[in-house]
Amino acid sequence: MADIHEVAREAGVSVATVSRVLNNHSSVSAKTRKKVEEVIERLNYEPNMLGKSLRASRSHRLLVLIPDISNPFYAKVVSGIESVAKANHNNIMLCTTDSSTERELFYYDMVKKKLADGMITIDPSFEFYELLTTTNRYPVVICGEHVGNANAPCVSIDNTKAAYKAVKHLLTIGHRKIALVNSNIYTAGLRQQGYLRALEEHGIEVDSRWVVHADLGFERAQLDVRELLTMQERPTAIFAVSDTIALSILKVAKDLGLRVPEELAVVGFDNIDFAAVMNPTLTTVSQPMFDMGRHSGAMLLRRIADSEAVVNNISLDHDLIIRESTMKY
Amino acid sequence: MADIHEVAREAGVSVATVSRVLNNHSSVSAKTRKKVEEVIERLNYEPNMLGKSLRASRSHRLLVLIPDISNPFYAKVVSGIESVAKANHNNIMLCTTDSSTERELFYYDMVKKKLADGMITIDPSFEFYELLTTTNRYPVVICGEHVGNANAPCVSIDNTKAAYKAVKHLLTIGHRKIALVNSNIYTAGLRQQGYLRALEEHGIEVDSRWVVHADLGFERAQLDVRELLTMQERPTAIFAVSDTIALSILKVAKDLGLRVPEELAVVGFDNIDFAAVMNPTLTTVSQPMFDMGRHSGAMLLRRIADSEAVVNNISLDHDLIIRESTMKY
DNA sequence: CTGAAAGCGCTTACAG
DNA sequence: CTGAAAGCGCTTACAG
Repeated sequence: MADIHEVAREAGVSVATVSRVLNNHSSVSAKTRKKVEEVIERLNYEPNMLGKSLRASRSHRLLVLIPDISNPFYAKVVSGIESVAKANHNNIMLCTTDSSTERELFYYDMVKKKLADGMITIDPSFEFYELLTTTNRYPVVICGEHVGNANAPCVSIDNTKAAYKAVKHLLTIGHRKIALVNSNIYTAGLRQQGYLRALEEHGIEVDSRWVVHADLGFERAQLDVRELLTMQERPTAIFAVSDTIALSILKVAKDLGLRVPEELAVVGFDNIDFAAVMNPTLTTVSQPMFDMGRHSGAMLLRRIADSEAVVNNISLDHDLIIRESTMKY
Repeated sequence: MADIHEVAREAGVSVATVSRVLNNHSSVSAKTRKKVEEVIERLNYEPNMLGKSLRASRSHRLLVLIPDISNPFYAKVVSGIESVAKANHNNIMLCTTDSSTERELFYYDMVKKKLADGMITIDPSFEFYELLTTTNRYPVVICGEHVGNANAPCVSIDNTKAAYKAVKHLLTIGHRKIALVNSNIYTAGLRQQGYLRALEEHGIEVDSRWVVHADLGFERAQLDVRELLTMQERPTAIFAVSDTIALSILKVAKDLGLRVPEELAVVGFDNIDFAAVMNPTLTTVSQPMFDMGRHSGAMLLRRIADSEAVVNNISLDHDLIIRESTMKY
């Protein structure tokens, strides 16, 4: 393939001029620019990013790690990151991890080796989270989670409190048999604490059969929750730690002929767009997904620009959005 | 972060020696090696891949594009690629595209810009496939698909013939009402041709209600095929272009109380491991997944090593594996 | 408006 | 066994 020298020779200019054309410097005369552009076109020249990045000590590439591409929650957060990345002329490389620590470490290595300037990891696996909070020395932001002593800044809401409010709401409208459908993300533990605290306050003992786990994928989750709803003594309300799970519950309830909210109340988490258009509409904890993304992106860029920058954890507000799936009956 | 010069200074050697230690050259004395390794450790030095790759004009990084991380078919193919990549000291970067052409182009750009040496795209989207077969000039191998005039070498089986044999088998054991559950991959068209040819040979008209599409994901596919099995005049046999779909059909049939193969015969495609352990076991077209991966990897490496290398398309053998899901009754 | 030259972080042929 | 130096493909301060 042609390199910048070949383009320069072919166009009868210096490589400096070719570089200026490539980077849209205004100083280049229209005539020279045209000539160079023609040669670039003719030779199918593509700038070598290795050279460019090495020279600049910046790749302007940010890694964004998500467990699963199809979850609307992640999509929203990513679009928030994208907005600030674009505004600052950075590219995002979306990396799906399937929550595999091995894959997370592979991408982390890309940052260490300067193939990317930094990374934002959304809902990292437990092991990766631990690693980041202890030994990290690279530009990394953790999004969705937040525990003290982190060695990487975190962007999140107060998950325990949010879960507490959700369950408290169910208790307030009269439920006693409240199940928790949890998932395998790091926040799960915090949300479970909120659930337990609310029940405890009301002197309710936890029925361990009603604390179950489900996949975050909409379809797989349906299989996971079916069992809970076909138990002989089933709960009258469910708090699910993700809207994808909550929507799956609504679907299964419909399949089983269970009326929501009359026979089963459901609260989700995230407030993805679907939550408002379902029938019934879904009560849920609203996470500021786009803003979580925006803050994560901004914090990461600040860290990249200045490795000494003090970047504090950010805790964003959340809301409990009450909709039809928990209307009093 | 420390660079190679800092390590050299700190260890009292030249950068050449540090480089030799990093690359395990045998010429370095044990004493020097030890001293350098200690400094590397102490400074947390990580070699900058941009410098290394630029110098070598090789990143030893291969992109592998797959639509969906969770399909066992792709996993098997990838492990085949991995085996040859590892043997040749190359790294694989797995890129999930969700069949989005935009994402495919993003990764293709990484190859153009030398951030990776080449790529293997498994089941590319229609648009990306077209682009590769016409204007491609980079090291790319297309895996799973194969059409004449490609500008990138292809590794595949004879999809039309395989589909023909699968449907022929259903006809032979007496079926007339045979549905096709297709998918949105590029091969789908070829497999449909095989289906149509077999029916035509037997003078059977195609019932368009019985030619449907389904997602390749196991759970989503269940939703897609349910309709087909609850029609008032339903088919007695189904040919599915992927095992994930076929397994979904078995699952839905079970839910609906349909006996397989007595009331419904099912043929899949791929021969993923699950196919042999289902109950009933699944009749399917066996694709040599691991070998497809191996060949793809080897072809790509050959192309990378020598851009002029003549790399021919490879058509691998397939087999129709007859199991319980189509046993004569 | 344009060019010559230094330098980003590496590796390797050459010399000793 | 080790070092000085050239060069991978870029960009940019400096000079004109």
